[in-house]
Amino acid sequence: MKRIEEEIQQQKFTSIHQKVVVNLIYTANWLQNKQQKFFKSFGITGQQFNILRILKGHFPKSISGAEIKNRMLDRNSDVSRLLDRLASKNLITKKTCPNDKRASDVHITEQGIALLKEVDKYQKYDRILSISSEEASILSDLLDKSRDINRMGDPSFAPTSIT
Amino acid sequence: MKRIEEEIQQQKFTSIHQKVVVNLIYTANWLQNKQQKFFKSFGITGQQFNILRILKGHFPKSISGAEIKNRMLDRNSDVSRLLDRLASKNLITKKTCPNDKRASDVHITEQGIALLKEVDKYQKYDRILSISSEEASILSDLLDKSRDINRMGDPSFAPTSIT
DNA sequence: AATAATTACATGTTTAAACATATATTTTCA
DNA sequence: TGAAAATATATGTTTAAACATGTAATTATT
Repeated sequence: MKRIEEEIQQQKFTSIHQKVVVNLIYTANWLQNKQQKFFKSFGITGQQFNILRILKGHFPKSISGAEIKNRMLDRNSDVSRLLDRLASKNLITKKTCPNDKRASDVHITEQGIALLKEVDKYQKYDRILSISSEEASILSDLLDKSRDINRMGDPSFAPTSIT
Repeated sequence: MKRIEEEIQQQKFTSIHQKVVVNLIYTANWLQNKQQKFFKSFGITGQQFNILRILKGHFPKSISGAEIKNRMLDRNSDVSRLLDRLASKNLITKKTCPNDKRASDVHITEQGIALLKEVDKYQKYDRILSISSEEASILSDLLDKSRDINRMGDPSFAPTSIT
């Protein structure tokens, strides 16, 4: 097994906390680079897949761009233009919401559904990470805990002013 | 505590493995967005900080661009132009390696060292994630295991052809 | 030694991320 | 009600990521 020390050729860290931050970012990049290559063979990006999966979860209902943004893995996403790209590939449709003319009703197309089915056929999500179900469960819990800003006392990395 | 289900407003996953992949990417994005805001106040990006830290680890020796790339958290980085940007900020110097004229000797400047010191002053790396040392250690080990392609039998998400 | 293969890096180009700002609509509430 | 605040999305612009290709130097091969 290639531990993080070996992967980035750095033997010492100033603390285990620093090490796990490095490991988390490294591992996520590793994973996303793999996903990216995989999704590319279907003509989409990871972000686009993320949106399609969200839309499929609501199918046959449509949801707004803002709702999509709230469910995305990267909250900084430029949803507006991501939707444009998906629409130009005919994977989604977008029309103004009649009840709220600011918003748009976004809907996955048959073609979009078909693409997701195709992706699922080749991708066994269950096998991406080499860990058991028990380990996956512990890992997921630890990630949840890691983000819990109220769990430990006053993390100084938090936004400068907490009101 | 806001679990991943709550963060992305998705209550069910097809498997714990899918859930942990989502959680890993979400958490890494969350972390990187925080770091990005922090580093921005010093006029650098996370990638640029990563390079500076690598160079500091070798100070006062210089290392090549290829060696930097091997140590970066994102292996897809465009090291060549990242170094250009750092050089134009006078945080590093770059000159052709006399022993191997293809390569370059990259060196952190006093200004670069000073910037890292300044960053360290404000950033308590130990406090970014809200977990104890014991939890951090378990988390890091699980991340290492997750990447270990040889650990579990034949992950179908591996590169299409394994030779 | 001559040729082929590899390595280190640079660069051109397309696409997307990052950030700020604009616009239209809806909500709030004085 | 009517002005101010908030919301949903679009868009302009700058910067960086992604990908392919190019070039010079080095190493390997026969």
